[in-house]
Amino acid sequence: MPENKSARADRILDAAADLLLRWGYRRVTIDEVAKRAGVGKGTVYLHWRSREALLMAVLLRESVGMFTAVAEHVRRDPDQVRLSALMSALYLESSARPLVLALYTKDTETLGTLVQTSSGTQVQGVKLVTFEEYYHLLREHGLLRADVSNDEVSYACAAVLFGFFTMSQLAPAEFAQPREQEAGMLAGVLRARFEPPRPSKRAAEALAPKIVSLLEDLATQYHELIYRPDISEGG
Amino acid sequence: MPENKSARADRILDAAADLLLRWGYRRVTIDEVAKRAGVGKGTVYLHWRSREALLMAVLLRESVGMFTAVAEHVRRDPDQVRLSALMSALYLESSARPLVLALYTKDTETLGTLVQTSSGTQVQGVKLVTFEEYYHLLREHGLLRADVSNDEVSYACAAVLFGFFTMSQLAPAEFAQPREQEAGMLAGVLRARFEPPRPSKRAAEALAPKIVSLLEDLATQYHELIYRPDISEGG
DNA sequence: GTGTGACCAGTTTTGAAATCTGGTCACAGG
DNA sequence: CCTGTGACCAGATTTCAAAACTGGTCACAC
Repeated sequence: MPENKSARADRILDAAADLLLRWGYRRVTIDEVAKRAGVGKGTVYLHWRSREALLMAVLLRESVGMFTAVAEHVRRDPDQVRLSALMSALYLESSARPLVLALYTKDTETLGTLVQTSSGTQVQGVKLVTFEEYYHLLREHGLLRADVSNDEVSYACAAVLFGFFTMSQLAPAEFAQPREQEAGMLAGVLRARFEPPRPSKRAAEALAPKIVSLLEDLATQYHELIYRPDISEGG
Repeated sequence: MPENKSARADRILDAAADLLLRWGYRRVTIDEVAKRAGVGKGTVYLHWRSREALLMAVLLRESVGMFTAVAEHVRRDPDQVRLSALMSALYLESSARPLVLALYTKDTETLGTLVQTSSGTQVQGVKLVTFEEYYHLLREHGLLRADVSNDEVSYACAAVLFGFFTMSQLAPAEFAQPREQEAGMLAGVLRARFEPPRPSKRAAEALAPKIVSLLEDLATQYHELIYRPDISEGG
């Protein structure tokens, strides 16, 4: 055993991710994944309880990368913690990751029934809670308009984000825009509706570190689910 | 022939619409439509060139109803011509018409490949032109913010509208909102981003009749396509 | 202890026959 | 001569059983 277990897990995930993108959810077989990762089939099951858990882990790893990148943005420039900037970054970072994009556009060819499974909804739940916490903190720091409720931010913001994702995917060619421009439009909409007219730079600086931890916590939770999916066995 | 031809066409469309909603695109058969409409199968083909043309006509008739209703809103209250109000009305009227809703949410189970066909894209084209004209007139009357380009209105507005439609369809139950509230949120987003701070009431009153005609023209064009689909034969 | 692939049961794919359906048109009815 | 019809056809879809495949296990090799 000349190799690190975590490195092996990542090699398996690499193979699975590659197949998932190339062939779509249905065609990914454990045999093929194992072959490409250079391990025996049984070895895959030493890491994940089932095929579904493996593919879910692939998505989670992509998501970790995305959230880490967004956290990095905020760390570098605290002003990026504002709703419009953070969602814009989320949009761009997701767009650059095909599997995450598939997640947001409900691409069932690529993701199959993965998001509808119990572990899938569980993961969505974790993400949801994080977002609600983010909105809550934004408000506490005076970075949301007073005349818009948190429920409205939560719903309308999701709708807008969703709209931009689907639009970029299936808009006819004559409508296509550069990603950065789409992200800019998205930011414009969110800023105009949900941010106060003159957001306090100081408030953003105070909030930024909290959001960075929040995102890193989320990444950590995901990381746990990727490499220790069997943590709550024997239910 | 004791009956009006247009009435017969509508009876066939009624039957087809019913089946389309009940059974979805794939299961609608011309035989069944004819039987329910109380006519022979061949008679259906006296009205429409093909199955696809018939089903397209069903959608067009629904759309005509929707646009007519929106036009009526604007006629009753000229202030409803503003982007946020008109889109909000469009949202509500579409939501009340399952087939139109299916159109906006790309419900392929119900619509099949209908929107992707040549006549489908042609119809979309007509609608698109009408919307562009609407944006153009809004700007001419000073009812759009000067700092947002028409291209941005066109793209971002579509994205936002799209987002609210998809959100209402597939949001998890705990997110569900009353339609009117969703429409209100939609209006709030569009107003904040695209409308000038204090839109002129007088401008709206001047514009309203033009938009009413624009919508009625669109309805007329659709009407033509519904009952005379073979107008451009022998290509 | 760690890793493997032969093995099993249940699912999916295959392919050819049977059925169905969009579209036509010769003819009935007036 | 005109309108409306349903039997008919070719091609598409469904059916169903046999064959092939695949997720997951575990006895065994190292």
